[in-house]
Amino acid sequence: MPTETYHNLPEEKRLQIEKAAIAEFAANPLQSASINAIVSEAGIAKGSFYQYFENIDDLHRHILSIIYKKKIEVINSLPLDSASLDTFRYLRRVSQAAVEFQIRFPDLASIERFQRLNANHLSSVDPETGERVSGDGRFHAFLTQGILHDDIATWVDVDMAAFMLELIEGGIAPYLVERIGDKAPAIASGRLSSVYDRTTQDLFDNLMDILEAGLARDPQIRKDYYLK
Amino acid sequence: MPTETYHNLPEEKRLQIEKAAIAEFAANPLQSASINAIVSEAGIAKGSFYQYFENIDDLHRHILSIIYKKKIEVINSLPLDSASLDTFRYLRRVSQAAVEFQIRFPDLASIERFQRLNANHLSSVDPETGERVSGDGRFHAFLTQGILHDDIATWVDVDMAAFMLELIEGGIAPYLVERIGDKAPAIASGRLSSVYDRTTQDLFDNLMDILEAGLARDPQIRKDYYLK
DNA sequence: GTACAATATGACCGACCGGTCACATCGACC
DNA sequence: GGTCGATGTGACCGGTCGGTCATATTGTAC
Repeated sequence: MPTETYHNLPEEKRLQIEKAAIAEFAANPLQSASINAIVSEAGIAKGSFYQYFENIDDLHRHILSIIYKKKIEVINSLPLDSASLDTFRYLRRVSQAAVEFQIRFPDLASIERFQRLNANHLSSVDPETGERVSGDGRFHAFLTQGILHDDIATWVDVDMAAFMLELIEGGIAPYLVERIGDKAPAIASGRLSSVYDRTTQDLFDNLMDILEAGLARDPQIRKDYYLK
Repeated sequence: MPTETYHNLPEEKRLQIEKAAIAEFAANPLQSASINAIVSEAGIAKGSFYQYFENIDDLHRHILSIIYKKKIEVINSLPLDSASLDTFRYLRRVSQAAVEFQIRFPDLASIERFQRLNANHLSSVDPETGERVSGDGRFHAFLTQGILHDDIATWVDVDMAAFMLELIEGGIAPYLVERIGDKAPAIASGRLSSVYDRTTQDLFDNLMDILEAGLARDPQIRKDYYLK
């Protein structure tokens, strides 16, 4: 973790360093990111770098923690349509956050993607229950709840479905941004939230309908019942 | 592309070089892969490398083409259950191939994953029809066919669904391998095909049921119709 | 054998890498 | 002013990098 010295730095200088680091990590995977490039871009001496961070991994972890906080911010900035979200509302919310995040902070999203590739632990096994839990366990927990609440079909393999949803959450954002096209700048500038863009919501509806129809216990939710 | 000199090389030496390159590219993203490491591992002089390849990108492209061929081989090695595959049989087949590929050639699969990260063209627009086509267009074409054949619900956004399926196809294999656990070695050694492993097929069934229920036009395919 | 082209080699080049450290500068207190 | 710890600095180190090239070796045709 960053040294005390780093935390004492004037905010402006800290932001300068973080900005340079983010640019470097977004353009290069960690293994080929360059300290020299970062210090040069940030306008600090290399010796200073080593007064702030142990090495480049230290800085990288610091940036990841910033990304994590920013993402929480974005999630919380989305309007909350109900106090307790049902399974699919939750999925829509996190996917929506991923899109908003991708548009507002494309560099951070890029770093996240690099990181996801390096994460070698796809799932872990709960030492108490012996149950396999994919990723960070959010989707796993929500699907389990969904089954208890009769939202999700009982035959669904919860952990595999959780892994699938994480795949979708992690990968769909760049695609949707491409589909949104020229509306992205308005969202990036903060003048528009993706929540209020029609095209985005239509695509979300479509995606959620597919997933909901696939996972839901009650197939009544389908749009068309084989009507010709 | 590799030089004439390279193609004239005795097969044994070519395989040695390709083996070394595959190991390097599987362990490092292209940007941080090392020519020195490859020539050292392959047991050839660096000067020789430059008689065979223009640079490391040239070699990387060559390896990618090998991966592509190997993958086709694996796909064709799977038993063909019907002459013309319906949409979901096709999806199962390519996903199954991805798992078989992951187990038999984990290094090649790793290189593919690195490559997917670098591919910046998520979708292209067909210059004739103006239609957006995701990835290599296989899923897009199959879903389009699926709608024509009444397999797929008409309201499905074909291209987004195609992108989603590609996400799943590209990401599910490592997860399933982890789930299969100690059966992987038997498959890797060629003594068993994932096609004939019960656990694998159960997971595939589950995944296909989810996707089929999500995309299919006829919800009759569902396992349980809200029966308690 | 000779001749000649194709191929193989590794020392060498300049550039960049992560990391160090002696020294310069700053800022707070007396 | 002087003192002293905290902070800033960039030349320098040993290594590795991609890439070159003069030279050595091999294969082939005569």
